[in-house]
Amino acid sequence: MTADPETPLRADARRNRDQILAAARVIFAAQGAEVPMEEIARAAGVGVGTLYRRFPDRDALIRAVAVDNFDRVLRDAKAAKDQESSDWDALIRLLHQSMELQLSIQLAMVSPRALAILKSDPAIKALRDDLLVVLEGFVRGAQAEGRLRTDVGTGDVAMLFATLLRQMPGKGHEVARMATRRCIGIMIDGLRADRNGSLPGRALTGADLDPDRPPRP
Amino acid sequence: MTADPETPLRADARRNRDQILAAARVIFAAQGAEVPMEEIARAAGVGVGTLYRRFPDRDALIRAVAVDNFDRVLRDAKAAKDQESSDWDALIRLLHQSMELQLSIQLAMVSPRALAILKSDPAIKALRDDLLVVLEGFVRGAQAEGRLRTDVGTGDVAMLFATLLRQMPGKGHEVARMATRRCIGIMIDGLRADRNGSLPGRALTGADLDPDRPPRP
Amino acid sequence: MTADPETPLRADARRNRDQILAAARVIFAAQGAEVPMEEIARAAGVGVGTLYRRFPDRDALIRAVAVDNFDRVLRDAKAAKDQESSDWDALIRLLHQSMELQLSIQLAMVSPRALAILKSDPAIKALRDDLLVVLEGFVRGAQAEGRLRTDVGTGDVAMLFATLLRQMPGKGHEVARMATRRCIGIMIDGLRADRNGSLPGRALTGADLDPDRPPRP
Amino acid sequence: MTADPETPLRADARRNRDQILAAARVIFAAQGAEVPMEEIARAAGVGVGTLYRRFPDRDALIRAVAVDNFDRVLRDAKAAKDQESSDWDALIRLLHQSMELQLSIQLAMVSPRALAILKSDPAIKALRDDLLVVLEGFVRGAQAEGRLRTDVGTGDVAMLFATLLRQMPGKGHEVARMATRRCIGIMIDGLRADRNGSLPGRALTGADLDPDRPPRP
DNA sequence: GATGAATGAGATTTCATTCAT
DNA sequence: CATGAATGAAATCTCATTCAT
Repeated sequence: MTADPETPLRADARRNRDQILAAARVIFAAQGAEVPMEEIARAAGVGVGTLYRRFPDRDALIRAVAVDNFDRVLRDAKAAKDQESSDWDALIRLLHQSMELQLSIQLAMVSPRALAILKSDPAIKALRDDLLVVLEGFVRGAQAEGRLRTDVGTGDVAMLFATLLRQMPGKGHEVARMATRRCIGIMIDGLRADRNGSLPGRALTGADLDPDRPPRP
Repeated sequence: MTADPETPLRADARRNRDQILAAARVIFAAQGAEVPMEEIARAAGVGVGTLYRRFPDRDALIRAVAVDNFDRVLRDAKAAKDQESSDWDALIRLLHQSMELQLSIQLAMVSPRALAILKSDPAIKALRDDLLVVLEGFVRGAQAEGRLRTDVGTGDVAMLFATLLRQMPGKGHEVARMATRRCIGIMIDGLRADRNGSLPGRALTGADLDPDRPPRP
Repeated sequence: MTADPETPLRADARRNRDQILAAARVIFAAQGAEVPMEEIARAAGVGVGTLYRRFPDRDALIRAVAVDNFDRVLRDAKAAKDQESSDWDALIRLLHQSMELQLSIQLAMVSPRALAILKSDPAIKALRDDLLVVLEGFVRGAQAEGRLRTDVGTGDVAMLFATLLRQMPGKGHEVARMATRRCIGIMIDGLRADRNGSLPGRALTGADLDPDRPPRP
Repeated sequence: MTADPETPLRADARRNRDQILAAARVIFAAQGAEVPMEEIARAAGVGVGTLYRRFPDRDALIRAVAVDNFDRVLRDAKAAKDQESSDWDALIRLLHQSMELQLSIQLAMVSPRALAILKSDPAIKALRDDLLVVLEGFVRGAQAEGRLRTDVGTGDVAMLFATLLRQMPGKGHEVARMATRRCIGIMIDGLRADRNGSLPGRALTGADLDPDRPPRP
């Protein structure tokens, strides 16, 4: 057995894996997570067999795409933290940029099929938690800066974030892109500190979003 | 044959049709539009044969669900207009209420499959246009009232509307419901008139959302 | 849900089920348990879909064939008991007849795949146990009659039985049939009471054959 | 190219070949002849590529395993002839010992696939014929010695032989081993000379077992 | 030579739709 | 009319074999 899951792939295998992931990303974004595996293989320029060698079944592929994606968002979040001068700015940038980055794949996440898969994956949960920690920092910081209303929690922001990542499917790219930017703009305006106190319910925390934890009203 | 396609259905046939529609609505919302027809039939308590007698194929069912749904929203919109004292209030109410009403089925509309179907259906297009007309009235009116920022158009509002209708799938109902209400709240705050002028691009019109018209930057 | 697994099948469905079972029986006997499902369906004169509606997967089909088969042997055993005047005669008849009956399907049981499946099926285990009980009666009785050597147990006889049911595959039918009958004859001669005491080990019991019980030396 | 197909293999190549053969032997015995080539390669501790370099396809591997196996039996038979004092004793020893030797691989031969392959292989046919010649000597000799009933032929004995080589799959090793020894014992008892005349049909000859010759009743 | 990656034909299984009961 | 069985096209997945590293 060559067992060790960390064994680095051979150069060509690596290349194929990456191509498959990239193709899946694009196709999932465009057509949802139910496309025939064959189509993904074709788009990646490999045979189905290769696809199945790398990802034993569709679920594995969905998971891999999701991990890859969360990873990117997390990297963006960290970059925003490092490069922006305030937490509010970092938060705004992240809201804008992640859309940029993905504009897409999360769409796939809308698929109930995909959802079910992802909820049970520890790697994804870990990434998600990491992301929530960073986000928490932004929210606390921006509130301290007096720029973010204090009646929202990390959960609220994550929700906006998530909502936006599901993008208007169909429609020409230009309009879609503009629409998204404007939606974000409106949301950001809604988040500004002077709105304090007008929201129903209580601030949602990161924990509220954990699919495992039972809901606490 | 009694020719007229409008011949009202016999009572039991009517009942079946309604049950199927109701079941499809729930299942599409929960699991997307790709569920096996058999499952829908089972949930409706009828045989597949019956389902197919009422709706010649899956597309017809999707269309019917969509029409039914648009119809409800439109009725809500009209009720809001009649019962609220200002356009702004009607708009707010609609944003809240439609979520209430559907919280759901639009989710299904995320499916690229469904999208394609709906784009080509004249009945749906008609309903959509009716809805946009009403919405247009709200937007213009609320802007005239000085309550809605003037740099948004009907298209922007429709987009927010649409975005919200895709709701956080999974998660306990309570949190989901609260999250949705808070997102709407944040958006509404972002829509208030004092935010004028901070949005990128131009105000989107209802026409911008027409899937057929070529995009105009 | 029409749930009740005992709901009798509709006439046509029943007919199809039987045809499938009969076809599988013949084909498994002739070619082993790995033949394409399509081939079985074709032989049964139905589409693959029908086959899969009746038997959700290959394992289920193998199980059903095995149950059907054990059932026949058990019926034969009971008939032998009723119609023969001594236990020895009943035993001899069963050894001969079961070959007659099956000459075949047990062959399939040689497949390790099939084996694994069958070991875990309670219905099959129950039939097997029933059969062992009847056999036990024969063995005890024939020993009491002074016709069966006393140093063999039910397990030994079952083994002979099982061994013979795996018949010479290939070879023209005539030779195969004759060979089997002669093998049985030789075995029967080896079982006669005057051979007492020349066997190694201890008499095997029915329990020794239970795939679940740990072996006792 | 060093042309001569008999060119002895390099030491490491030889070792690989042997490992593959040994692994195939074990796996075929345990799981039949349909296991994935990859699994055999893994068990042999080599890559599939290596396996395919040594044996151009699955058939070649099956053939090689069969040849190897027949070879062992033939060697055993000759040893028995040399070392035992009578033909009856040699025959008995061979019946016992071959089980010892193989206990197994013949099991694989039950596969119709394997059967078809072997029937057409001249090397195997040659070995088989050699074996039948030796066996014929035993049978004639033991009959002359008055120890083997005269109503059996070489074919009958070969059949018993073959039947026994298909061993009770599943079940703990101990019971399997004991069961086999006891079955052989019973058969041997059935073969003893004093049973003369009770068998149906006619004595089967070695020729009756030739898969090519048309059957003669 | 050895390795394990890639390929693609074929097997398994699902499900939309039709049709006999 | 309602039902659920049958069909077969299409999807998923496996594995024998070839070939680049």
